[in-house]
Amino acid sequence: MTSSTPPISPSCKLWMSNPTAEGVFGDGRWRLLSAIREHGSLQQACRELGISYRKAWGDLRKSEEELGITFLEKHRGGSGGGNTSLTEDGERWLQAYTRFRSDVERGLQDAFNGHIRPLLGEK
Amino acid sequence: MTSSTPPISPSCKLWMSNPTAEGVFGDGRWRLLSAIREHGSLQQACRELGISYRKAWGDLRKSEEELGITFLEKHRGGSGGGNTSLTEDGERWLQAYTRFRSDVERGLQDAFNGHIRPLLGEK
DNA sequence: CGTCGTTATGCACCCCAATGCATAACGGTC
DNA sequence: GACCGTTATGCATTGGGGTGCATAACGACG
Repeated sequence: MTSSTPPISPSCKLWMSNPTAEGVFGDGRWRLLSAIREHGSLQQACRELGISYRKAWGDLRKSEEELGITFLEKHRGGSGGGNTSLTEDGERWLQAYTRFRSDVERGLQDAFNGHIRPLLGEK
Repeated sequence: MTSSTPPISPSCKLWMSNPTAEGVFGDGRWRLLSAIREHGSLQQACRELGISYRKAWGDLRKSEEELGITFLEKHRGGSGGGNTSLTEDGERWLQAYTRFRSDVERGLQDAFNGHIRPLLGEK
């Protein structure tokens, strides 16, 4: 054990597109869905993630419109001012994307260990 | 064969970092190395890729400095005005990253087919 | 009904990464 | 030794995504 793991690590950003729109859904909006699910409101989710409500709102709107899937149930007014939760479709989508991303991440690490790390080992 | 493959596809952007610098090397610089290898000059590579020489030059400089690896051999003056080619290390690095990226891309497609595509099939 | 915090939306502004000059050094070729 | 196209580098400009208001509608609850 003379050498620790090299202090260099890979990252990736994922998204998907259809022919008419680039970036129909990706990591950013996935994080949003996840935070909404956890906190029950878009406002709170944004605060948590440190992004502007203005943008988040527009992004999610676009995704729903471009994918033709409704994954949010929004309510305004009422006790607490309102709330947002995931629909059945939204829940399914979130879980599928989570597994999707997890798999890719694993592959990323493997590929890094297999191809890049050897190069750094003995310089 | 009533339905063709859904016209939605995944993409990813890769890069790697060390604790002191985010984005030590990634897809952009990889494309640069590849184009330099093909065209023999940084200038030409930039024209081909449609990015500014100014930025490309600075980026590659940073990578070499932050990774502590010299993958370019630059020559100015001479017939043709000058040229840039890959060192041995540069060549190795390029090939390793190419395989690395190829593996990740394959994993990406698999994960997409495995987790996302089923969701789109029957909506 | 007034209050409160949310969803909803337009618009002005801002920040910074990328671009675009400008300029210099270099060295084969003719 | 003039010319040409490249590498090399500082600095001014910009373009567009993100932020920051401002404002309205909403509705349960006290």
